[in-house]
Amino acid sequence: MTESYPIAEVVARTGLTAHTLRYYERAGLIEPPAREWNGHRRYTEVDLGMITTLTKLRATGMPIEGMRRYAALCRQGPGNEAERRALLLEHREQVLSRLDQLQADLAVVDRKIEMYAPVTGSEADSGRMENLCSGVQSRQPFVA
Amino acid sequence: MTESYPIAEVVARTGLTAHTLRYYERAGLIEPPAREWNGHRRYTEVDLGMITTLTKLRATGMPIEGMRRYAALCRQGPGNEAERRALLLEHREQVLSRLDQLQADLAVVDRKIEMYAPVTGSEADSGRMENLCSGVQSRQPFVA
DNA sequence: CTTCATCTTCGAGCGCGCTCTAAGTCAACC
DNA sequence: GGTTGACTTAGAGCGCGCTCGAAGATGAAG
Repeated sequence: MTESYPIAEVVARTGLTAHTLRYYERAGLIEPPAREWNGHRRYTEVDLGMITTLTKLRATGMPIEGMRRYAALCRQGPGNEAERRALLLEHREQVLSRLDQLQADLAVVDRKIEMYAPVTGSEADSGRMENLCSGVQSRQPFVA
Repeated sequence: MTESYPIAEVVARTGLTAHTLRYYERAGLIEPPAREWNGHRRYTEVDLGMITTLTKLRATGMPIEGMRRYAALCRQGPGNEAERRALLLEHREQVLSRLDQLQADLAVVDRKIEMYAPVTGSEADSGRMENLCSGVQSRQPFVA
């Protein structure tokens, strides 16, 4: 009665490849799904949900080992919600600090970009006074 | 007259290892620096600046090949500022979209965390009505 | 019956970005 | 003189996360 899907469907829905799905299974990230009589995998909606969650963790940079731990907790069943939550919270903190660092580093790149900015006459026609360098101080675009 | 620094100093200032610095040099990311009579590298302040810039590009996820291209433009000298700027701008766009994606994915993780949240009695004592599940709909913490 | 498509397993291979090893040179210190 | 420590080189190795190849089973279509 409950719906189940062949691997091709999971590929279509998750964006993972069949190879990667099988790799995740080998790696202990996802439950070995049920099989058809011919050996073909049948993924349930629950499997799908787990896989989707895992891809989010992966997309936010969680290493395989962390995903494995989280998956193990889920497989254990009810009773360890605090642990699952702690794991996710710690990951979240790491992602947030990566985001902060990333934005800081990007800001430096932005300044570099400004240095290279064409000398746009902010009023009237451009091309006048080509090397005035008055807007931004410390313009030294020729070294890096 | 101009200051110059041994590799250890560059290590201390940039956080890169000596191995990595030499690797970057081999990879064409940084100019082979001047040498002392005994063969030891002497990095100039200009070198330092370039290296620092490159680390920012790296930190924001630019692959080695992109850094190599940027470095090559810088080494070419004046006249290609537009190209350098274009390269950095494209990188910037990529970083921004990665940031967006990252935040979106993190938001999903956040929802997961909320699902696992301990049932904090938002008023009075906690522990009452343990499985009411009224605050957040679609609470199904036992599957993933 | 042949071909094509979809799946299976097992295990090897790869791309990236370092990271490390081994062997050598030189200067300084005890 | 011997040892320590900072540097040099060329090249091998590694960790991660896939990614792919080869060979085989099964089912449907022509």
